[in-house]
Amino acid sequence: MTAIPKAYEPAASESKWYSRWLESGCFLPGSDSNAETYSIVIPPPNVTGVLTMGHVLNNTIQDILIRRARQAGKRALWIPGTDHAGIATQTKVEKELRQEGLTRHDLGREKFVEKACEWRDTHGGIIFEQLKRLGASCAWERNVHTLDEGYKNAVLHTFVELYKRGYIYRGLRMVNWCPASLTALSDEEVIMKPCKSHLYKMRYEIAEEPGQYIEIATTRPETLMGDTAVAVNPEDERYKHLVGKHCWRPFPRAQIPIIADAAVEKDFGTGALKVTPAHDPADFEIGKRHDLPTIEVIDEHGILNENAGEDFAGMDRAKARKVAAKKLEELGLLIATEDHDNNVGFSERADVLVEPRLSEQWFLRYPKVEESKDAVKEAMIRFWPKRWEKTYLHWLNNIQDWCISRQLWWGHRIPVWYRKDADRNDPQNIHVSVEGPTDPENWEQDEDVLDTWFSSWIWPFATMGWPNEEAMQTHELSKFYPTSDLVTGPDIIFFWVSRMIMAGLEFMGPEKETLTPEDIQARMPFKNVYFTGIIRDIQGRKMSKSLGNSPDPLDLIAKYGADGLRFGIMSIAPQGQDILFNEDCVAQGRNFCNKLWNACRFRQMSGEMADNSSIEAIAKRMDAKFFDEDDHAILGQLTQTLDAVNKQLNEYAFSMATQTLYNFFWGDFCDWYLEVSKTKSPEHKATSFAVQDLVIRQLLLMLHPFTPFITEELWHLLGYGPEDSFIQNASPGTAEGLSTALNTCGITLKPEALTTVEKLRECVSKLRAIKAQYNLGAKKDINFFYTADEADHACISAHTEKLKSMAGAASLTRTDDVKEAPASITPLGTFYIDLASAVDIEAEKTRLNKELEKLKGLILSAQKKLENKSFTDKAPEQVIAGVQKQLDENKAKSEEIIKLLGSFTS
RNA sequence: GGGGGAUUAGCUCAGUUGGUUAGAGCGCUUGCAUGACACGCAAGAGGUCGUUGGUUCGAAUCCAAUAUCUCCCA
Repeated sequence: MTAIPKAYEPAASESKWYSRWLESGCFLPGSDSNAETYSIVIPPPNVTGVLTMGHVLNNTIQDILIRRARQAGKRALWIPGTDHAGIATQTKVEKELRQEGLTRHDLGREKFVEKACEWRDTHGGIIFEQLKRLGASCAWERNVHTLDEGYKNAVLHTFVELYKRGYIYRGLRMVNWCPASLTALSDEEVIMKPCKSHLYKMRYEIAEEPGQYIEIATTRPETLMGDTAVAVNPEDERYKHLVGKHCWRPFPRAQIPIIADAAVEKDFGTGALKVTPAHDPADFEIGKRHDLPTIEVIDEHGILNENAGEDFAGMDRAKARKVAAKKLEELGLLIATEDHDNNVGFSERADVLVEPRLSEQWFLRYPKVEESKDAVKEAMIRFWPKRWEKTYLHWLNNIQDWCISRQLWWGHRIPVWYRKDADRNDPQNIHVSVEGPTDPENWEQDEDVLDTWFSSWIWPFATMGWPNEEAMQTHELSKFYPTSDLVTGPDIIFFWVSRMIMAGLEFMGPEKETLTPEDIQARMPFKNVYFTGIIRDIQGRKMSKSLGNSPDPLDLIAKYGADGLRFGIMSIAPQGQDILFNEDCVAQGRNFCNKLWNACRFRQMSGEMADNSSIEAIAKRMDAKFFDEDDHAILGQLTQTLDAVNKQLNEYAFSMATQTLYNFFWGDFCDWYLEVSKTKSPEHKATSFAVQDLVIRQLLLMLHPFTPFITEELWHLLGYGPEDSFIQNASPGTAEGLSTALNTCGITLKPEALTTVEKLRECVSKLRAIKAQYNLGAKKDINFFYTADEADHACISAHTEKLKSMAGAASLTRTDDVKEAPASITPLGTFYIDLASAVDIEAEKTRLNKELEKLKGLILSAQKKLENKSFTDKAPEQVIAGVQKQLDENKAKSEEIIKLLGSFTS
């Protein structure tokens, strides 16, 4: 046994234990095939990403769950991995190329992908090292990346299967186009932001009635060159006479028809809508219904092209808006420019205005939508907190086909080949397979890659080897799927959670049109989804690089230790509420660890360590006849804590569990039990040490999922486990289990001891308070007198040493009557300080009167309650008894005060 | 426009089916080197639980309005 240093030094301990854990392979699921399994798949971070506070929260929770499962003896598997983050990574690589004056096209596809791989391999994987610093106990040997060979095949297989099953199709559609990344985006990747824009009101001349005009309102005058109609609502009386006629589009000047379409809102603007089928989704639909021509005037970069006329060609869309408005004004066609608030789509990654653009893309009609709803509605998959179910169901109820193709080179290239120089609309000329055609020289592959989310929606089973039979065997998919818990943020409920559910239901069983509840149960990817809050700064802003308001978790670890960071963040993470992060909580976590360290250090310093190898070994060191109320109480509180923490963790109430542990350890164990144990007589010491050892043992076990490093360190320092075994191999167990173990060793806990201890504690607190009031706080030689009934007197006598030591008293003497002395009414009688002559009688009277007033209020409200017949008839007995007890106590106290006041003669 | 969430001490937040005197940490005030811990110990100040109604013997808690903030969807 080594002596414990004065302050806990996390750094050395953390690196030591992490490498020992890795060496031993203890993060891998054991081989006991009878054991229950438990599994989690990590939400794959971006391969080139670095650890954020969000990751800290999310992965600490996963680590708590997996470590707890391991302690419970389950075969626990936490699969780590990363995704390739198509747009983000490609953008970074292209940026690097630009510094060399190159574009990806200069390199060509093959070279570019090579370069991107290189870039990923040098910059990637940092996050794994960071997660290790945090203590994450992932099965690193099982690390998966979405572009790994096996995983890649799984992604392509998914595409091919869904294509065969009729869920995937290619079509010319209006999509969300990102002019910065030059790719289509899914609806989910578009962020709507409120913008201060303008509503331009302009007029087009009626061709058939020169001099007559139709007024049109638009927020986008820069697209008017692509207008191919003006539309009004068929019910709109104002315009009925114009439908079927034409008006003049001012530039390039051309006649366009005035049509009627129900999609036009009568009340918006002027009720007349300019129709630009190439640049607006709603207009596109109108165009299809009325067979309108489609004129593209904005190119893929957001620049106007030659169709817009020579005045506009080559101009950026933002500038074109101003120029178009000016031109309208010059032509006398602009009637008004009004301020207008609207919501405009921005691309999630590049944060630029998304341009609706007509293009050929691949779409997925989602499979198993109804079953996915049922899985959650029927609580086969449970959401924590439950309210996210609404968001999930709402999305599924309004689900739109998913645009899965991206115009990128970094990702999974779509496994579709077209016969060279042949009609692509003829199915004969399309080949879809994972391997590709056998005569590749006659085919050309689709240029696009798949959305990154298309690779991560199969994460729960593709990480376990699917669809390769052999790999599924070695990875034990049949044992670890469905996974147990998923921990993620609600911001990716659509991107990821719902899609994983659909993918699981579609693929984790034979192809089937509709599923039974049993099928759903067997196929669903996880049983519980815990949604974390979003970490914000103290002003409530999201943490972001650009704001610079996000602390680097590694700095925090260096400053406070990984355990401090983990405990701190868990203590402020309320269930499903956003978190305002403040470094103070990490300091508190660090302080907690240091307190734990010192409690153990104190135990080690106060007496020889003995056999701590098991609960029974420790219990055998206890002698029931040396048990006092404090021993009973602390062990009783320990059992309560065991059950409370188990219950809280079963309900994912992490911050509550930290609170429970904190209160028990700091409040009950350190502040009281350890302190009173200092006064124990020599023959009581051995038993008291055993009690301390037992409490510390169970505490370390309960704390281990939260603070793995320090608990492992102390576990070994105090000799709880053999050298070659880890704390993860022991379970904190339950209250019942502990009581039984104690019983068999001849210890039966007395629950009523807790009441006595509460009285003693309150009594001590009162004595300290009255000392402090008279500035005697630091003095230990105060003589107290007290009046008490026989029962209280007996209790005081039994605990005299304890009371004296804790309150800082030289003596406690029972007496009949004391006059003109400061007094305090405690649950064990009225205590007087003997300094009669020095007392400021007036001040003492004021103090007592103040207390009396407060008591009077309490007495009155209790009396009123008890006199109320409805209350006594209807309230539960316990509540009535409680009020009665409170009333009696307060009455006694107030009588005591009145007596004290009477004792002041002046 | 639709939906979710929040509103409790100076700050950040607990408060689990309504029930005994509404709690914690930080901060603040005062005192303290006490058989481990100043990353500590002790004592204390500080709250009309956003507002208004309602249900109830009883409301921070349930219901309805309302205000403010926030998120998501359209």
